[in-house]
Amino acid sequence: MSGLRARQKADRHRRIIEAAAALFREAGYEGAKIEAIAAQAEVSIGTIYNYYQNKGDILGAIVSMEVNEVLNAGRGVVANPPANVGDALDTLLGIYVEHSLHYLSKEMWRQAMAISTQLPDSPFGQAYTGLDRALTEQIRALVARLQEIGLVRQDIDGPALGELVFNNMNMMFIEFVKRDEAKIPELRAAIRRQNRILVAAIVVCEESGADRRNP
Amino acid sequence: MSGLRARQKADRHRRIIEAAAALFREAGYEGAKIEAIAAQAEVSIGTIYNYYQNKGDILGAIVSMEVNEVLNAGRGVVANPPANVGDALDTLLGIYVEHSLHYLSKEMWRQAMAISTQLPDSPFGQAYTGLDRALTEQIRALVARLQEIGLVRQDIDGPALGELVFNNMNMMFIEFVKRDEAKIPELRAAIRRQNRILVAAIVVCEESGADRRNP
DNA sequence: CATAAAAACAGAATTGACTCAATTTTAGAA
DNA sequence: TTCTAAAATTGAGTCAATTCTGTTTTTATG
Repeated sequence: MSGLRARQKADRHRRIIEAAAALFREAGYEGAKIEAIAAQAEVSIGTIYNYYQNKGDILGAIVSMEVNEVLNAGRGVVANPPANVGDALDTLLGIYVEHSLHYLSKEMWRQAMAISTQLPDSPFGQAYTGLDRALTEQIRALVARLQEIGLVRQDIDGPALGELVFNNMNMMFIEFVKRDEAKIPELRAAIRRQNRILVAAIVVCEESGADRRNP
Repeated sequence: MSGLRARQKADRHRRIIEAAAALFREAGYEGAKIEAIAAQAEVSIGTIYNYYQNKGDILGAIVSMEVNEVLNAGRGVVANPPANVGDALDTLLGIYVEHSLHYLSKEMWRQAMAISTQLPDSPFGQAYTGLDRALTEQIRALVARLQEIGLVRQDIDGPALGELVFNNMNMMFIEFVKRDEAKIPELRAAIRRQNRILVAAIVVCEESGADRRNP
């Protein structure tokens, strides 16, 4: 039966995450001292380290929630993509980008990304890599879907294309969170500009206005 | 005249970098304590912080040397590219990738990348962003060169293409340094696979073996 | 309802990056 | 040479993440 211990545990987890999320937002990642998180969550420092291996893992738990929501939202687009390759990509990547600052500030993203490269084998590092892979797979799924529908040429290497699209978006996103003054619409426009090259290459000929056989 | 003070300064810089490089390699970035670096360089802790704002900046100085060498090696390829789009890209990116572990271990790269996203406004963060931009520009220069020669279609958005190629390579490189068991040849092959999609899209029709009109 | 084992907790102690006030060294004027 | 201001060096001290060790709470069992 769900004993007292399990309930207390879940409750403490929640309190720690909530306290951390609030403090990260208020004071930034570095500014949020473990001592303060412990105090706000009404647990001791030792208890926090019993639940999470290090400060980064706490942030990791928050990032996970955010990315999982995004993945969920993306499923709809993959199941029912716009009838145009450029728009399909733009819609999916748009969802990723627009959701990205819901729970996480740019500063939190920077920290999360930093930790995931710094400690790729920590629980968070592995989780983050898993999330990246899941996003890549979702883009690949979209590409496969577009090939099925007949909007993307069959002879294109779908998985490679999906990874290329993800890598490019991700790198642009990294640069985006590194510059505090960068705005989401600019980011989307830049990604679209680059994807246009790909779209022209992979689209079945009749579709794209830019590439008709008889101009 | 080059006074005593200037000479001593240069000498101390050199000693600090050499000590740090040795210790980073031996003990890893975290494992190399500032105290140990100071001892090995025969300066005090305070002096190190007089020369570099923080531990990351010391690593930054080493990364800079590495990337500048790579940029230098790349200039030759841009000036005189192989007469085939796929090979031209592969040669340039190959130089980047093959040089990458000369002075820096994967662990050092991980730390460097992490710091550059964590503190994008620190001296190192800005320098790192500058290096990335320089690499992007070099790829763009190659693309422009290939357009001049007539190997790449004129109507392609060269700068966007260059950035796309760089972003993809860089992201693959990040994943590469995150997995200790990943090997350079695999990395190159994966990058080639993705670039193949692009090459097919941008090449002037007569060139590519994969795309002849009469098979 | 006692009780021993297991799990979780608390917070003092440790560790290591970084700061800062005091001291030493250098450059150059008198 | 001697003196002074500027520049550089030093290392003990500070601060915050993480570890460690005893204590407390929960669970399962007789």
